[in-house]
Amino acid sequence: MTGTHAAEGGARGLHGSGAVAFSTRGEYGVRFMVALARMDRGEPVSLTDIAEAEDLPRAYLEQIVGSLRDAGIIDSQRGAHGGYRLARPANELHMGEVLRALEGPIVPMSCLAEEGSPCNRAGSCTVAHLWSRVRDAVSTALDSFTLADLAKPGSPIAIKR
Amino acid sequence: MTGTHAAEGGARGLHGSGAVAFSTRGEYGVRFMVALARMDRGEPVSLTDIAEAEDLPRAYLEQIVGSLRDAGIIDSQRGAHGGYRLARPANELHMGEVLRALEGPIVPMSCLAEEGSPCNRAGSCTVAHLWSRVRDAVSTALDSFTLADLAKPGSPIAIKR
DNA sequence: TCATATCCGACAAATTCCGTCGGAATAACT
DNA sequence: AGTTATTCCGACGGAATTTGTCGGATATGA
Repeated sequence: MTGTHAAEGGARGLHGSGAVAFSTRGEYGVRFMVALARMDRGEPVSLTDIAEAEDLPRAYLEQIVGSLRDAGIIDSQRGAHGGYRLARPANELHMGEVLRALEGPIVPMSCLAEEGSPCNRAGSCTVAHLWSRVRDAVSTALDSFTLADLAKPGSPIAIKR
Repeated sequence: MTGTHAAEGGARGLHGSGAVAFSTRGEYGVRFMVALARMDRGEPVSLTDIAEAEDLPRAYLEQIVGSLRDAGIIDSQRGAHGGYRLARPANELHMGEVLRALEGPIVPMSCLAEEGSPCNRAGSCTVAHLWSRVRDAVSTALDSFTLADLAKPGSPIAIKR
């Protein structure tokens, strides 16, 4: 029996810093969207304005925002007085769509990806049920928020369930 | 390796390969646990046996299994005829506990971590609701499975809800 | 034409992931 | 005691991913 086992209650020895983590792409991208939803007055909002307001690295954000544009979530206008606008009203945009645009598909384990070899151990894989349940739970949780829910500051949360 | 996937249909330009992903630690660790639950006959099962059965890199698995031991999920016995045993019956072990031992805490965004600076933008952060909802959803999904659910091959799934 | 923006590809530093390696400690069996 | 089987532990290294930066090309309005 081990022995060591210093304090109970908490696991020691971290590897990374946490599981099921979104990267800064997801964080910055969502913050961008919330800021855009708040600042949008009909005129396009420039990246520089949002980057400053949210204190995010401008050039990096630019890259991230490209994914949102490609996904059709925001519209862009180039040139002077250009910038970004929501492609749809904030209350029609579910956060699952945003997050899938920013990070890839929600795939807790590689064997759920649609590409290549679908886990040669096909038959006996009861474990796949676990991962797919997790995936569905995350999708549902993300889609239970619209951008409008996050853009309204005071509201406690709109729980739709 | 991606394989690029010429066809249309979805978002282009992948960054990583997917979000909300568990690492191989989670995958290998869970496979280890399932294998152990199936092979356990009272005698301890050696790491080599399981690594071969599941075709996993032995030395790496050893490292991973250490986390499970530290968390009190499995017991180990050293020396000849040593090996690992479940510390508790499989139906009393929820997968959330296993995954938290393998990967760190379930933290979709760093501002939810208990350590250090809790996101200086404290006040206006409606976004935190989103992340905490995701975290809870993942925890619930994981804990809806016990190891016994995964170790039984035939069973469709025990949906408790 | 000039100022302001988005757009785009290449590059680089830092970090994390995925293992390997070489032993040291422990226990059973002869 | 010696041998063998096994966990335990720390260090190391390569590969991949993340997190940006930079320089310019392109578009648009004044």
